[in-house]
Amino acid sequence: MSAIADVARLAGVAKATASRALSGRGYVSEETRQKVVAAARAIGYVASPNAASLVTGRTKSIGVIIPFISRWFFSEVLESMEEALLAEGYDMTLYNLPAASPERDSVFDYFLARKRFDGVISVGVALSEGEVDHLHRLGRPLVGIGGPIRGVQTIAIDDVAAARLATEHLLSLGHQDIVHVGGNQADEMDFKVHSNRLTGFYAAMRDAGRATSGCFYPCEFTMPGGYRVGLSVFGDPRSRPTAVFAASDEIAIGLIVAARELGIQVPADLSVIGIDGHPYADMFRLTTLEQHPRRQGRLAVATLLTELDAPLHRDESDHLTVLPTNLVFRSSTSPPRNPPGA
Amino acid sequence: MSAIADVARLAGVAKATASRALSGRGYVSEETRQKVVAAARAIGYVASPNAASLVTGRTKSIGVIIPFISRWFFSEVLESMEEALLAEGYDMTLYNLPAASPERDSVFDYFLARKRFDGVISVGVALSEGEVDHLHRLGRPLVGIGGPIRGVQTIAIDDVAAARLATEHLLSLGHQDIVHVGGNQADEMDFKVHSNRLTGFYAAMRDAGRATSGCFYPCEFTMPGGYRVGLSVFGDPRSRPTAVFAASDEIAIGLIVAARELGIQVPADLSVIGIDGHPYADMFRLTTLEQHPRRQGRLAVATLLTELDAPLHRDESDHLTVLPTNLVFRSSTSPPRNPPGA
DNA sequence: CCCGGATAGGGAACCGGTTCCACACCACAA
DNA sequence: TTGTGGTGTGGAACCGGTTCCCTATCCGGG
Repeated sequence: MSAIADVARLAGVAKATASRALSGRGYVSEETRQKVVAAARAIGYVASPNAASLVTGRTKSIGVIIPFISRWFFSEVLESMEEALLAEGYDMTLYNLPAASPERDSVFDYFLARKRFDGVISVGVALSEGEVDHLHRLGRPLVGIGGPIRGVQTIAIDDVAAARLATEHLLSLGHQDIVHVGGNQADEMDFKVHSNRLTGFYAAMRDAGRATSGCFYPCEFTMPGGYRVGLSVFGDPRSRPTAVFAASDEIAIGLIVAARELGIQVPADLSVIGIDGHPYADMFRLTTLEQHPRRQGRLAVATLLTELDAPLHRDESDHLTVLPTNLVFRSSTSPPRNPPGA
Repeated sequence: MSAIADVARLAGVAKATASRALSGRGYVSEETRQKVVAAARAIGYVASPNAASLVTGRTKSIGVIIPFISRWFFSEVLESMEEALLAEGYDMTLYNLPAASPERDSVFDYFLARKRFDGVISVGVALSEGEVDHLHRLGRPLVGIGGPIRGVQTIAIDDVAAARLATEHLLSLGHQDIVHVGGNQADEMDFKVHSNRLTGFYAAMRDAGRATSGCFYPCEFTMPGGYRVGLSVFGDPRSRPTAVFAASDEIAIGLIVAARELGIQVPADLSVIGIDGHPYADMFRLTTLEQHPRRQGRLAVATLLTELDAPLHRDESDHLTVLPTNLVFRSSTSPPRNPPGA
């Protein structure tokens, strides 16, 4: 294990000069630089990031806290963030924090404690006041996805607006009997996506003068979750709606699978719209609002790195960037079979 | 930012004593220990892992290289490894290395270079000889999932045997016309899973005295991939097999969805078996061989940590642990509608 | 009573870099 | 000729811990 002192000795210069030559900071003559670089290569020298960050305070590493790894949105965000960070020379240390994790405190107390990371990105975790304080005390840039978090730059889509748009799409097709199948806001406290999408649904319904009682079915946020709800809700022909707004594409696909099994034609008998832009949406011909998680991940990284270069003042840091969603119209939605007044 | 010197001063002891008191190493009287702990708490002292690892050589951090984050098997492995590592006080830094990544070299040259990690886990990445050497030169424990890797302890299932078992299940049900839909070994070089499963399939067929020509359909390793292959293969009634062994559950489910759309009854007209134990398998009533990725992840972590405590000799380190798979018999497989000789 | 070993704690070196500061040199302007 | 400022380099301090080594006390056994 060779150290920079070995490089310096071999090159016939002082440690300080070797350091400057290799890092590119400070004055070094071209001739000396080349000697040092050659010496470093000769003995296979690689700088110890630990030693460097001990004095510079920079670790070139960022911490990510996230409630799920294996769910679509989160894994996409993760993949895009890792890629963006790597390209900038940062690496990513991952903390998976489900809502009720026994390790949760230790992550905040120990792992995110001190000098480990140049910055932290929080993806869709609902942080307690104490946890937010804890992160702020690190004095490091902090960026959120799915916010807002107090005093933190956040990237998000407008869940209320997206849900409203999805609902309005169904309304504009002439549907009278619309229900929403979405997350149960009690469990899985990943922010307010669940309640926001429900809010958007109710708002659109109310604006259209529709009653909303009995129009919401809580559901696990997965394809099997949607499937189970679909079987039970569509099972009884009398209670069957003509259109469903699902809070996620996976739920929507579960609903479609259930409908098909029950012999219900989509979209003729039942329109289904989701939110996400899941890669499976196309094969189920699902109309959906795409939310581009990779774009969110990349923007989060860019925001964090920008703030690293030029720290913001306390008051400018509380900023929410809303990314657009876009409607992809496939054939899981259509006007109802018997339009009103026909 | 308080340092251990501040703690020592406040407690009225030397740095060395404070260090011993807080780390629990060496002799410290109970009384002194309490004083130091109290002082540390009073000023909110948290040790700098950087400084510690600079001298101990331990970073309490392990690196993971993985070709996908968002695919089921890999995200499950990741989630289980993160959990196991966190419980042992380690954190996990993630490098996503698709087969042809422009960053690939930089990960090996720079990020995995020196003193960053106490160990490395490689999940399903096919490493070049040079890369394996590179990792070995780190002189740190290295564990693989999906191996084998030269000179590395590896956790894996027996893909050949699993494929054989799946195929034999179909054979034992009396199917005459069996095909395999699996990964294209040319692309996505994540090891030999693709070719191993194909090998197992061919072996079982051969042992049963079956012809195998034209029995393999290459397929993207995803649900839409299976769906597309299903539409094209099942589309023509004359070429339609009575049973399919899919190399993954996602492919299998894609096939089932395609079959349903084409009006083909599963399992009456078509039996489908997969490999994985995917959470969606149940809702599609898919018969499958479960491979328990979380168990693989946990075992990889346990193996790595064991090796960290007691480094192995060069020759004992080349060990492959084969984890069992188990058949879960659901209703996507049954005897063919017209058994031979009926 | 003396000695060896366990317990307790202080001083200082050390891990491997970066950076501050001092100094030397040189060119060019005043 | 004497500043003045840009270059180039070395020495040494420093980041924040851990650990080696040394000294001191106490206790039990020979």
